Amino acid sequence: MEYRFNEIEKKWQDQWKANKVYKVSNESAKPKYYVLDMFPYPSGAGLHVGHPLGYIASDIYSRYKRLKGFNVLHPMGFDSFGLPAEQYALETGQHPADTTEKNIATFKSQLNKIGFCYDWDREVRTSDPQYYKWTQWIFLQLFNSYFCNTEKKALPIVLLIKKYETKGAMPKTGEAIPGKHFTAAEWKGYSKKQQEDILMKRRLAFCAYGEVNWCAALGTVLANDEVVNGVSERGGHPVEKRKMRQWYLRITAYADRLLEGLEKVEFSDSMKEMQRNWIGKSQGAEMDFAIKNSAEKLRVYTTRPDTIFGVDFMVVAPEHELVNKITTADQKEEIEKYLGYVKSRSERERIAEVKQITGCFTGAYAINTFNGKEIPIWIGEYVLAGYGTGAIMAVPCGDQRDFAFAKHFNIPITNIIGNHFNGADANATKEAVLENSGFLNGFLMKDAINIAVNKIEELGIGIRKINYRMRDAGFSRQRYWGEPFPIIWSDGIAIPLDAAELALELPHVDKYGPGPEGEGPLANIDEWTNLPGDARRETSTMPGYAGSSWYFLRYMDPHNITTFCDRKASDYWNQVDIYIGGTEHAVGHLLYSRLWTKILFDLGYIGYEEPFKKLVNQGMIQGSSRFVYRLKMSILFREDYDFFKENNVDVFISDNIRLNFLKDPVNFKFLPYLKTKFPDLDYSYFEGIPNSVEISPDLMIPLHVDVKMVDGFELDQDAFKKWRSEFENAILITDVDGKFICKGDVEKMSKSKFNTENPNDLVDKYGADTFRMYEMFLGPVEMSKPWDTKGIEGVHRFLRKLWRLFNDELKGKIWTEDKATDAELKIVHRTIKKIEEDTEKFSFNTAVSAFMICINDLFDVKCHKKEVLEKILILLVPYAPHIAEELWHQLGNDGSILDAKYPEFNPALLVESSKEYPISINGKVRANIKLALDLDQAAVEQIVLQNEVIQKWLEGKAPKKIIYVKNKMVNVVI
RNA sequence: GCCCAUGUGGCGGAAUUGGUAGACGCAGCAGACUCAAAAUCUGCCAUUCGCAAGGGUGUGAAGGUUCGAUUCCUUUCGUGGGCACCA
Repeated sequence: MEYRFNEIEKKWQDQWKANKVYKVSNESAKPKYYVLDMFPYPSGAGLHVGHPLGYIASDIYSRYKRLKGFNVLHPMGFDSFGLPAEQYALETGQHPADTTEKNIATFKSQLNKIGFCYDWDREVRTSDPQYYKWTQWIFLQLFNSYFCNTEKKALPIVLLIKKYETKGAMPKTGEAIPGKHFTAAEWKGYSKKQQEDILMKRRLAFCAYGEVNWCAALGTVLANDEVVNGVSERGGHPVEKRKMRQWYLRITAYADRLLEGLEKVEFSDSMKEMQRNWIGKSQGAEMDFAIKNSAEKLRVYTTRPDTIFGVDFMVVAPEHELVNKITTADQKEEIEKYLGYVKSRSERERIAEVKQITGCFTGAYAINTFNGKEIPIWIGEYVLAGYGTGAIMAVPCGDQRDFAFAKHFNIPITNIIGNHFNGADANATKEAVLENSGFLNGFLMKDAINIAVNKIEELGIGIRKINYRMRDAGFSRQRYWGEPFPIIWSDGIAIPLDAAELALELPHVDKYGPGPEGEGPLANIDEWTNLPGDARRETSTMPGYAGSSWYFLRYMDPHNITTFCDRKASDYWNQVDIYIGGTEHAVGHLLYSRLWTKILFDLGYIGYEEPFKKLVNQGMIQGSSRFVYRLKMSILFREDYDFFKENNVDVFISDNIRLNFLKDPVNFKFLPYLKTKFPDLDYSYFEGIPNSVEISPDLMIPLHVDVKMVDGFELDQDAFKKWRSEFENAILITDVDGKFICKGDVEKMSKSKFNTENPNDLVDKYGADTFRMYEMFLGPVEMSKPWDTKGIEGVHRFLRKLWRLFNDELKGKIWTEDKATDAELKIVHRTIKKIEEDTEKFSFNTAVSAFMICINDLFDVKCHKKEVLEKILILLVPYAPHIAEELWHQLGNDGSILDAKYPEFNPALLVESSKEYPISINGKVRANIKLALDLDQAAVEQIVLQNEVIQKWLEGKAPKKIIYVKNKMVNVVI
């Protein structure tokens, strides 16, 4: 009888389904354990081989915990709102709800094929109105709450209103500032709109103005992902910054608690570090500088007030409100020009490209209070409006970016750190003794920080201030496929829907294009958007992370129609015991879900404020991507830009030609090259373009193409033209042999990169058990690796070999009921120990190899005994459940192996009395000697020195020292 | 650029707290079985010098600490991920 994995896996999957073996109850005498995967976005490409890496790991762990006697919750669902479905809708006209439904069906069938132990009765989908009803409900809780700075927690906004009505909002000390403080009487005198505007500034979910990527040509706001090299990915249109009203979550209020919470969770240090860096807490001072000939003051934030005497210039963010006010007449034109340039730059480009130094002098000067020095005020793109005060004091001797800026614009540099500054590079030390620093002279910098802040406060020109790099989280998208906001606008006031009116369902649309003025598609649906009177619905939708910020709670009580999750259920399942997912979510999703959990905790809806007790990061299975290079039309073919645009013509070049360019980009003339190399091409498109047009590397934009259209590196040109409507008329400039070669690269596997691989093919060929074990065998779960199927045969051979311990092709059943020998038991118990340890620490690759070693050993001793094999099968259940169940039944067992009792390891069987010690001379192993484990140093030295090989190396000399580490090694130093 | 991770044979990778580098597997080579193939089994398999015995070198690179470093420290290079509207 041979190992027919297809039949076996089908048989048991059907049986398990029929018997509902994965059904999980909220009531059990067993201890609970909650194993959670980051749920997938159901992309149109289907599940790819990268997804199961984490899912297999969590499935193994869940099954292991179950065998160990836990009531295990291990659910799965779908993060089914998102941009890709909408983009697909734009391209094909299919409704996102339909494509999403279809994609989920594909995902589920793929997941089931691999044999995961999910309780599908608990499935959640973020795009299901029954689910997003509660996402909207939680949004309302956020909207109706504020962060109380005294209690450091969220409280219902009605309490704040009550406070305003009774006490107003007056400063604890000092004078009330008009516009900021008010009495109860004043509050009552405010109009409804005025009151609401004040409250909006405190709500946890609030509206404010923020910048978006605006693409005028497409009439829409673009995601960062849709902007490539400063132009839109679709069509290559220019993109610029534009201010729009947006929703935000006040995550900054929780910055400290998010930091403190990290102490209580088991995340890897690097993960915690990433979150800490994202939050970016810094201590420093905020101070005001007078501006020469102006009543305005420039407020800067600095973490290094000790360097105040080294300030040689100020840099203000180009968006800073002061820029208009202080720019002098003769600098106006230049500043305007610079502002135009900055508008086209993404934030990333602005901070990343340090080699390219840009800036512009405003003509204004700030006055350094401490020495009266006049400090030129510049604007520069490396200063961002969103961080600190949007203005910095630049100390070129101490900060590299300031230094580069000063050098570039020939601003004289003041040295305040003596010979710590070499004139060639800035030195950010805190250990230098200050010079040229007035009252700070002679102080060590790190001590001077405090002295400087005290002085600043004493003079009343500034305050000690803690700052966070983190900004409030943008929470609205000008898109269709997301949760609608349960908000109606009337007279400029946001009115929340009543909870009873939820879910506010997404209306059906026929067109997915943007609404007027960059609003989302919902703005196009008059009857939905415009309500009686002046009332108008919010037309933005929530971002992708809304639904994923609380889904782990819904799994606990997925069908509840009266609340998002019954308190009894959330108390029972409590925190997620182990959460498995990729590091790419290190800051986004993980911070947001931690925030939501804290808020729900503050408001008393759940009993814990950290959602995930322990986090395991799975690595990424990388894909092998293919690119084509598009020539940037707008620049290269200026004269004929309109023609190309109207006719929807894009030009792509084969990678070989591109490489030719790169060899000599200066002298390479594009058109002459083409005409000599490809005399037969139709050049009518290029008529009128001067031959001298040059192409530089940055005029060639890489574009992912579907790896399925590429054979090795050669593009299927017809398939490419049919791939997207906009490529229908594309000109493909091929190599001389007519082949179009793509560039290859290894990167994240994702639909948007068109480099996904489907696990189904492998499951069909080798079976789910082989696939599961192979993915684990690839390497440590937390490590990233490019996808490769090279080693899968080995894992498959292992399972077949296991099978042959039970069955012989000719003889049939060969297992016996004989009593196991000590040697056989030793193999089993060594394996139990190893598998248990490895499973506990998520070292699944070494566990798989331990299984292999075990089976090889059992083969060597020709062991076919039920007593031995049975234990191995139970160990194997988490890894290869189908074959384990099948063989379990072949051994004559009745019940399912899924609920067997995990074998216990007996240490007595593994005790050794001696060990083969490596004996080194000066750290190099020269001999091996078997020594009893209970020997002392003197006895070991004696034996070792008598050894022939050691004597040879000693050449008659006495050793300087002999190091003996029990159970490890012996080192003879000569 | 900044933050985080990572770098070991032809390949994936292994190596408690610093203690025999290369487990396990893939590929490759040689052989057995077979009319043949598949399957299976046996042996070899970092590199270099050597007939061999045995030696030298070797964990991205360069230094350092140590009796001993893949492991700890410093510097540096490459790669992957994230950088706020992809999920």
